[in-house]
Amino acid sequence: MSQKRQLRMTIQRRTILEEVKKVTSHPTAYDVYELVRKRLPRISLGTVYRDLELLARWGLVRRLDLPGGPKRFDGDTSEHYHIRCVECGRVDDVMEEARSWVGPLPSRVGGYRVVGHRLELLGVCPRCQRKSKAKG
Amino acid sequence: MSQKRQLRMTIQRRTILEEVKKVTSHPTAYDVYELVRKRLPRISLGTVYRDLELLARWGLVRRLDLPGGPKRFDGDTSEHYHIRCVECGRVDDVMEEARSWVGPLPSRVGGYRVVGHRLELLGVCPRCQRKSKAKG
DNA sequence: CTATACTTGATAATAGTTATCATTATTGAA
DNA sequence: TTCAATAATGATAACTATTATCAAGTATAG
Repeated sequence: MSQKRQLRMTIQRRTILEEVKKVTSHPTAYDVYELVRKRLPRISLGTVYRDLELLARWGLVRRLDLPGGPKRFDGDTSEHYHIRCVECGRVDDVMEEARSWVGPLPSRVGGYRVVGHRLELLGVCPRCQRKSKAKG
Repeated sequence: MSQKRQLRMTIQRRTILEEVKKVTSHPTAYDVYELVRKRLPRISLGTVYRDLELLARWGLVRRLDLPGGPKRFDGDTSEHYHIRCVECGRVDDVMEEARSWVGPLPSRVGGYRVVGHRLELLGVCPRCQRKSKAKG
């Protein structure tokens, strides 16, 4: 009856996925565009946005919707927190066993049904620490 | 020696501040613009952006830089968490004693010097709960 | 093959925000 | 109280990140 919408793993999508998985730098859509363009010079930025969104929907990449900056993408889809450098915007994974940092949350808060939480650490990355130490 | 830059609390700034303090709805810059315009019809949107930024810098309002949406402003500058409706984007204060939900964080994580954290709860607001119940 | 559905690249459009700049307003010194 | 210096405003342009549109290209099933 209803023909299921058949989505395709095209060269573009495969390449985007590979490039995102290859790096640990949480690239923005534009970063990904630049990486992929080395292999597919004719790809368009719109395609990268469109396909990253799809890949995230399929659960193949994770979309990091951090405040104050463009969206970033993460090839590591396992649950983990992130830390962001307040000086340069760089984002890194928190490797520590961090689950315990947030205690159990109530299932209802002020009339809301709680469905999740976001914890983001803010810090100064090693590079920026050196930079500000150098400057005095 | 260095003449201190003298900043002024103009009618525009005072009015913006008053309107933000008056509501609890965490308005966006545009929301504030619409509120203030009722009292100062000739104010420009650019001024609202500019002055909200300044007021935030002076610590008179709080800027909420939530992911996935425009910045919002909060006249309540005391430390508190927020909960955001995943369906309609509405933001409310978490009134509960929430400090305990996040345990003590390490001062260093993966080379970073940790300077803070952001916790945002995600939920479904009362209105959207009713809406989805009505729809079945 | 060929009809259909899906995808792409190019490009326009949009949202949110910041920058520019001539004009206006405020301040403080003379 | 005038005058020069400084700061703020309103209008608008520019910009960044993103989404939408659409004709043309490509895969897939029959």
